[in-house]
Amino acid sequence: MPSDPTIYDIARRAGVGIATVSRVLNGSERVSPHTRSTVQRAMTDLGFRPNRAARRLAVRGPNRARVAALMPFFSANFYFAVCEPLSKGLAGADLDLVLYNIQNREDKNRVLDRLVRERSCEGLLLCSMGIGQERVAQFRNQAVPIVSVDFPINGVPSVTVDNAAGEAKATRHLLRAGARQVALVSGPEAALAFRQREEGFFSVAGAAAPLHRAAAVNIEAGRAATAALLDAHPEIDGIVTVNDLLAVGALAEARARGLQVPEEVQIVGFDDQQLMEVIGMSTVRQPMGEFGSWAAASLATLLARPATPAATPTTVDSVELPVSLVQRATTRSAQTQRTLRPRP
Amino acid sequence: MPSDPTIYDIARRAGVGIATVSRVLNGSERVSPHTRSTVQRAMTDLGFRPNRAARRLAVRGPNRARVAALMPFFSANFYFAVCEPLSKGLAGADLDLVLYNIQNREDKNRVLDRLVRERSCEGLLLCSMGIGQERVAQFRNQAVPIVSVDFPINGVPSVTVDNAAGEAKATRHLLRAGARQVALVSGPEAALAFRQREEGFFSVAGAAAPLHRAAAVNIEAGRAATAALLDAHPEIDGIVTVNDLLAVGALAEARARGLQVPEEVQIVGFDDQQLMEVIGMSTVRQPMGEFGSWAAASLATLLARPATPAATPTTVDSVELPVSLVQRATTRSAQTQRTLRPRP
DNA sequence: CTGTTAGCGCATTCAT
DNA sequence: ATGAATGCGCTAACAG
Repeated sequence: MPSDPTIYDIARRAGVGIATVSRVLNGSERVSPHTRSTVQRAMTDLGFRPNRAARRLAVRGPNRARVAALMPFFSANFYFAVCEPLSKGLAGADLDLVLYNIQNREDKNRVLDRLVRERSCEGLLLCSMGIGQERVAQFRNQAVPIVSVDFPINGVPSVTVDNAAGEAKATRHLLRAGARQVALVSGPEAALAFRQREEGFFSVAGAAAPLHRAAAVNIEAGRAATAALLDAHPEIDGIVTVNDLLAVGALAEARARGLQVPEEVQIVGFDDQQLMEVIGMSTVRQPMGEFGSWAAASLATLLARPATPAATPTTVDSVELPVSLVQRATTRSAQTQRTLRPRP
Repeated sequence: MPSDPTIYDIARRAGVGIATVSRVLNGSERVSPHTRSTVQRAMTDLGFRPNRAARRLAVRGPNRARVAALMPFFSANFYFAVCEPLSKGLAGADLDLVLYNIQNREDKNRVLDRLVRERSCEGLLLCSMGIGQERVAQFRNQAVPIVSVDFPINGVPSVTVDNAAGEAKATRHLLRAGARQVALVSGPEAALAFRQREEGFFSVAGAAAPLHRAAAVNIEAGRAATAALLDAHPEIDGIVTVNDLLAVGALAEARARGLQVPEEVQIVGFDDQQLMEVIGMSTVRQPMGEFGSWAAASLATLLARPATPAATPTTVDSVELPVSLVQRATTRSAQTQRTLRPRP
């Protein structure tokens, strides 16, 4: 496989000097129209693409740092919610945001391999995914700071929430509001946050409580999971889920079966994503936006040039943000007996 | 302002050769522990950061093309919907996606200036925003292909929908379903798509129909706009909006006033974003995902190296995707008289 | 208008 | 184990 053509190649083919090629490349006026078109022709013929590394080296362009953000977009709202403040914050710190959509382990390894091999980023942001210590070491050796969002990683600063506590709180609420049999609609096993929420659920519901894992994080999957649960355990009167969309699916299924919500069955989501208020969904609110802004701020700190030589290396600490239960129309109030209708 | 320290600087300070510095930089085993720490010390002292352009030039790293995507995230769902397939498609074509959050004209010009000045991208994606012909020429001169999403631009391929036709269709439907007085809730004037939808609305509602522009694209703003409209024109019985979130706001306001929807007032949104089906919102569906995949595919084509030299320059054509009216619970059916209740 | 030359900062043989 | 020399592809004077 022949290497990419350089300005030398196109200069030769066009019968001119490399400076002339450089000139047309940079839109200089000091080139005769004829020469210019000849050169352009040679460029398109050879499929020439300037080597930006060479150019930036020559022009001593700013060494703008890039942060590679790896995210599995399995739950649209969550990732968008972190992306927005993230991109804003990074831009403010003069950092470029390169987005990588990671759908599975192969994707992740391929991208990470490339990142270290080609040294294509100066900062790394992992979202909802872990990496081994060898990986961490690789990046550390290259002085590429890492921050993690929604996933604790040894030796890497991260921003997380107490998923187990959040789900436990939700489950406890259902019970206090009179639920006799609670069940959990979870998501794909791969997600750590989901597993932690499962833990939280079982810690208060008891290990024997029914669980069903939806195949995906969307309404349809949530509905299917709920149907399976209800078929197997008709006595279920409380459904806690690991995600709002799954909760919406649960709500749809419950209604399709003629079950009154929250009178006959209560439902709780997780995230408090957009429109949950409109739908009246009770849910565990997670400060998704802060995930993004924390990540941006942390990366900015870590990537800041030491103002003065011999400055001590900067560090950032992991933080755990609080979650809160938002009670709306799909749950009853804790003090109320199930015979009352809490809805106004 | 002193320029960044290079390996020469740190070599001198550590009293070693640049090759040694390079070695510790790359984690080579062939360095004595003592020398290594000396060098590392010098590096942190000087705040050394390797110049990646130089490195990539030296190792002849792959010249992976990057596409800069500029988007104003004023409507979360829309942009996320295009981002997802976009990132997937680009990754498949071995292209990097660099995201720029553009909030206003200054942002846009600053980013575009940088992009051309530093030649920091090989492909450009404009979303919901226009640029002047001088700009187009700048990028063309640098052989940076441009594609546009949701905004027609002279001389650049774009993917759009017929906003006017879509909104006209929605408006017409309300009228046929018996609406006597329709009004429009629009969004910030800056967005072309919104202006086009306004046009479509007025083309069937008549120039005298009431209009109110919400300050932002969210539920609250939609609600406020609707309130203003209803206060000024109590006879309004049909509200068409330029966006689903605004429609949700309209719905909230209508209900707050005790107006029956769709019996007393019909409402239509635009986009058909996530959860609109659950909410039962009638809306004009726009194929947002296809916007993203079209952009990725087009950029991939435009940036593809000609397989064989002297290939003809590739081109892509603009496309206009179809929109369709999705009738749900916030509108009545066209054939029905307003005295009937279309809801099952 | 156009060709020649000299770096840009780093990795990499080669020597030592 | 370490240093000197060479080249990566391109831009920018400097000549002509």
